[in-house]
Amino acid sequence: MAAGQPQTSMRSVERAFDVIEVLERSDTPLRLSEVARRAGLSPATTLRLLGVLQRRGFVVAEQQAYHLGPATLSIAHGFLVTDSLSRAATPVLQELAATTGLTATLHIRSGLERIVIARVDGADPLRYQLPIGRRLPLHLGAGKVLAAAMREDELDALIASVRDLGTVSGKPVSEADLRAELEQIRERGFHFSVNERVLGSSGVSAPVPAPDSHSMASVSLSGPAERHHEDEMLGWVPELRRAAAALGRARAL
Amino acid sequence: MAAGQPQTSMRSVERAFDVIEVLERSDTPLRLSEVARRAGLSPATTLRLLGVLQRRGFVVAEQQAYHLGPATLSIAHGFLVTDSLSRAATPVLQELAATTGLTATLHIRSGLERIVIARVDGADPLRYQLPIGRRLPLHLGAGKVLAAAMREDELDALIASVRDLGTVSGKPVSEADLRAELEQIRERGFHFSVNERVLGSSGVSAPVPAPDSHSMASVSLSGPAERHHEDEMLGWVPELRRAAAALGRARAL
DNA sequence: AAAGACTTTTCACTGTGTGAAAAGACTGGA
DNA sequence: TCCAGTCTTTTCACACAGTGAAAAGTCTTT
Repeated sequence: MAAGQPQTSMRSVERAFDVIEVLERSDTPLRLSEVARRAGLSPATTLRLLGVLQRRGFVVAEQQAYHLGPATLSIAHGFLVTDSLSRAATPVLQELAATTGLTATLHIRSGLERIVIARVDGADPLRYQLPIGRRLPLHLGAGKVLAAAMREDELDALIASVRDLGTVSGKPVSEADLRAELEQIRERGFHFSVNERVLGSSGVSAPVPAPDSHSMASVSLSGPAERHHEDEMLGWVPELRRAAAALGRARAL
Repeated sequence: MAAGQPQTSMRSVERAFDVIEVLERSDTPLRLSEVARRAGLSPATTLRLLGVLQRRGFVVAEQQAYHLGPATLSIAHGFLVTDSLSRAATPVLQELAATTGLTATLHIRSGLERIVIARVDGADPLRYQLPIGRRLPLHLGAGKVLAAAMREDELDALIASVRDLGTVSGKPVSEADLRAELEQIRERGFHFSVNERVLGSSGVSAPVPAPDSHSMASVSLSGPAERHHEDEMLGWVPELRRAAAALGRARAL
């Protein structure tokens, strides 16, 4: 099997991605010393790494500051055209959005986070910005159907990595609460949420069948909470399930 | 200045990106042995690199085959929200597309290629697929305004790297032809093309003012050649120039 | 004009990254 | 069913790639 986790660490490669991650998580360009500080590396090493990344187009240096470069778009494009799930997503999400009037989103788990893979806006676009590629938490909103599929040890790691499990509305959530809710999701096969990650937003999510929990995906419908109440949302669950099944089939090919 | 090119090579990091590039250029998932072959690496090394990339989410292993993973989308998102040019692009391109009815595209140079950064479709969408992130050549179509801004030695490298300078319509182009055309572009400040990179397509392109030729960008208008003739296209040059200037200003901030 | 902070280069050491080869899985053909 | 060939994964000993401290060179601020 191809999923082995070789212990050999490749320190320098690992560090290159630490640098990329630092730049990804910053919304402004960073100077060398700042990148070094945030990545926990020496300035000399950081400079060398940034040099390679720059020559490859993954980093651009403007004046005195570094930020991500256009080569990042190229590999994203490469992912979108190869990945069977992404390729199947657009029509399925479009139909969901059309029949429900809600925004349809596809997430995929990546490590202890989820990433927005595709999205089709409904009648009330929530859009602030094109969210494709955004990293979002697994313990809130649609993330929960992904968390529900995690192995025990992974879930432990997730909970350990999150400071506060509470929702954006201020409702506190204990570890036990979360575990109970995940159990419920496993039984029901979907999740309904209001004011969990985004204030004033509600949604339903269902898991997309996957070979392993690492590459778990989810489809969701969401919209403004005051206009779409729980009963309406729950009414869309069959539609959602159908879409999830369709995506699961597409993925298997 | 921050643009130094440290000689220290960082072989393993370089190789990691070789692997990524191999996966990017393949439209199907690849097996370990195939990745190793194309990247020119030993299977052992390739396996180790793929292991790191996989843990980071940049590579996904499905069954026996590797392809790019969702983390690629995340860093692309990071690029789009940080890069001043990308952020300024959407409204400018939208206006161009609206007033001309043509498709408006923004490219940026990356090494010896260009990458599609943003695009707004006109009345006759040429779209086959979302092209954002696509790597395209510098010696055809809109690429020429970028090539025209290159340093001599870079241009030499470009010409050396391209097997056949000819257009898609079969028209042969000598090195001298190309150099002459680039000189003309430098004088005129724009480029008109028909049947260069895409058969049946014509367009005009103008350079976006940039501090250095490495991060040169270009804006273009394009559409079906039989519906938009040379004189119409040339008529849009002032509009195009205005857009290019606006983008140049946005970039300076 | 001088101090301070940041970037870049240099250098000697050490542990990371390396590929060959062995061991272990698959795969398909007979 | 077994065997041969091909692919994946692990092991290992060696060499040199990657490292950070410190020096040298910049830019910035007062």
